[in-house]
Amino acid sequence: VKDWQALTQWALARRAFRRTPPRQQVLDVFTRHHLPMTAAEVHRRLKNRRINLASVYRALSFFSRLGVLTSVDHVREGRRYELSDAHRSHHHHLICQGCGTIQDFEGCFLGEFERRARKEKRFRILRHELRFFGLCQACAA
Amino acid sequence: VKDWQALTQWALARRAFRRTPPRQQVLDVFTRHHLPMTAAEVHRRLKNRRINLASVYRALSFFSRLGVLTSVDHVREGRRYELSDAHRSHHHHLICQGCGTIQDFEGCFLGEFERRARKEKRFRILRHELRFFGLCQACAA
DNA sequence: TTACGTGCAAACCCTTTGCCTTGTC
DNA sequence: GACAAGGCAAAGGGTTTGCACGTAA
Repeated sequence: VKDWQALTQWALARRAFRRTPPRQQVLDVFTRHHLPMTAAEVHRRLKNRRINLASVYRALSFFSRLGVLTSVDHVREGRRYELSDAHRSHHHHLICQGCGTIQDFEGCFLGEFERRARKEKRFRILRHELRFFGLCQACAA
Repeated sequence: VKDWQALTQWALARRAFRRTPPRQQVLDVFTRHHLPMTAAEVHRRLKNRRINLASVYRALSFFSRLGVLTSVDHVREGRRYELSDAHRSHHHHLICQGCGTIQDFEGCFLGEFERRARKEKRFRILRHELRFFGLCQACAA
């Protein structure tokens, strides 16, 4: 994202936006490191560590609203729990971006999933997120 | 999970565990409501609202260690950001349960995914998580 | 010059913990 | 009657916000 011009869309909606060292450097961190990072991690990697952590938070939400950054974890307000697979059937979740409700969805295949979601639940999928948890090479040894 | 007997495994490892109203009621909430809930949401749904929120937190981690409950969202320490798809290629993540590192993984099919993860990244998948984000029937209207 | 953005510090919210009491086994 | 578990309140850690100053445009 070297072209700040591309951000104009949102700039028009608001009055203007400014290209400042904190914002520039936060963006630099993301172009240098391709992995999801927390505010603290981004801050740790800034060229100029004098930049305030609060400014990093503000830059993150700034770029998120612009669509340049996305939050990997869209669940708000704390960790959520549910009964584990051992005590109920394996399933996934349909998370509504409108109202935030989470409903269960049984089954496990991707293409079929999207079809069934549309037909059975009338759920319109805008994007999906697939995560694997396990052990990397180093940790498995 | 009506049978507290099933929890004995862990009970043996530790000294013992007790069947108390707070734990019972927290579990009741999960058997009544099949959706991921935060501590606050669980608390809100307790029969007896006099039960302390801290006790709910303790019950949640208690049942998690027992394997009765699982945390839907395994990301620790705050929200993580990364460049959005518009600014880089579509990809998923491999999250190591050992060291917590997150590495990118290009591509998008489930079965093939697991094979490639094992071969290309030497990543041993223990479990996966698939999430869809979109609009439910009500919100799409 | 204007008003957006930053730094700083306090405020907030969710979660955890210490300590004493309660109540299960 | 022991000791695990709960209630209460304070502490902790991440995130947000108010305010005055600095600075990009």
